[in-house]
Amino acid sequence: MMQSKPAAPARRSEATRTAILDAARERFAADGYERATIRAIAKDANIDPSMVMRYYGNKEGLFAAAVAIDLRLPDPASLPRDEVGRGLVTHFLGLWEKNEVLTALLRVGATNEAGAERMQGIFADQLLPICRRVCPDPEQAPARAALVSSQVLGLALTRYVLRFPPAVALAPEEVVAWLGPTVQRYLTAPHPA
Amino acid sequence: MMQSKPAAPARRSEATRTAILDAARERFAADGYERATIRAIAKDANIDPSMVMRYYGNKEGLFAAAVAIDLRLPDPASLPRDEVGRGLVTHFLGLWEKNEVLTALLRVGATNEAGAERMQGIFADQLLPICRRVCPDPEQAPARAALVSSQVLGLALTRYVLRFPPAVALAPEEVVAWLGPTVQRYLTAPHPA
DNA sequence: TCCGTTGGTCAACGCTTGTTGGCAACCGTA
DNA sequence: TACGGTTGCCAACAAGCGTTGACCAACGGA
Repeated sequence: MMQSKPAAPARRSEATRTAILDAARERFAADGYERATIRAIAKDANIDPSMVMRYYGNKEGLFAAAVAIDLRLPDPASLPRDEVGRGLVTHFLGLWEKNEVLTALLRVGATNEAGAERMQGIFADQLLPICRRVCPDPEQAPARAALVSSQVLGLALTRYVLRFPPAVALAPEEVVAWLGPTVQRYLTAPHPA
Repeated sequence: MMQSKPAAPARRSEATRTAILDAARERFAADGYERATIRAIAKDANIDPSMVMRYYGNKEGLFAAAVAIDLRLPDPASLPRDEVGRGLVTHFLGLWEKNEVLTALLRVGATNEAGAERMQGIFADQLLPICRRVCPDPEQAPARAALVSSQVLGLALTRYVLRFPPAVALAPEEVVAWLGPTVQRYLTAPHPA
């Protein structure tokens, strides 16, 4: 018999499935795609490697399931127009500190084509619309969204992936104070050409 | 007999050695550390994998030799103080477009501890001194250098590694026009706290 | 001409990887 | 109690990896 809701049979194995996903996120974030082996992930989750295959098909499927994420970016209309930059930086910083999904995504995106496309999709689907509503000229929205990404992802890269000591040492408020105006300028300042 | 100059015996194998390094840079830049296999690099260079081992010891040695680089950053004293930002961005953009060494370094640094440390060293040794000479308060130099790195590496990440289409589409002059003032502010603007 | 050094190939090693199929234990239901 | 589906472990596979050592060909000074 078919369920009305397609994806919630409330299986007995739910605990194992989420244990696998948690371990996978941790390993992908720490090691990247290739070095995060299914065997290591399975050991972290205290199950047999073959279980990973049964529940997620193959390694790519596991990765896709582990990094499914909704950025939940704030509605720009809910902020004064000259505070959108600071608001976005604050929100991103919170996302990055909360869990390891974005670190995993960034680390894998740097070496794995599928990971890069996933990252591309997330920013195109979730950041670009915000830029469209906030930028002076909608035609410039993609370029401005790319600039915002470059600064936000650049900070994440130096702070959470490469771990440059002075980037790690920055207090969150400092990050917001420095990057907020930058992002604000990329969003709303007139084109500098 | 010892040579007076320790590192230039002008060997007959010089052509092979540089062919290996060129192939290695290309593969590391395209695939990252793990997927850039010695076998693939050797095939690109039209030699046997064992030659790579003989000339560079092991894979780590090959990587170290392939990404040895001097950024040759311009002397900040040679520019008007309010043009240092634009000057640095222009220089970095040139470095990145010229060859694949920095792309290789960035891609590997994202998944490989040794690569990350190498990158850390390069920026600490080559960018930090510049900041020290240009920042208002030398004590803030590390933090400001980290901010500059975050923006410069962030652009490289989105443009050359993740290849976000709008980041790839930006003309070099546009990149300088947008990022120059940002870097300038990170270097010389008063602390925003 | 001989012979040591150098440049290069070949075949194999031990190991790890993703992935598969078989089999035992458990569960809820009839 | 019997049974079909779920959950899990185990052993193994083929392929690919970094790395090694034996071996051959060409060079160059004596």
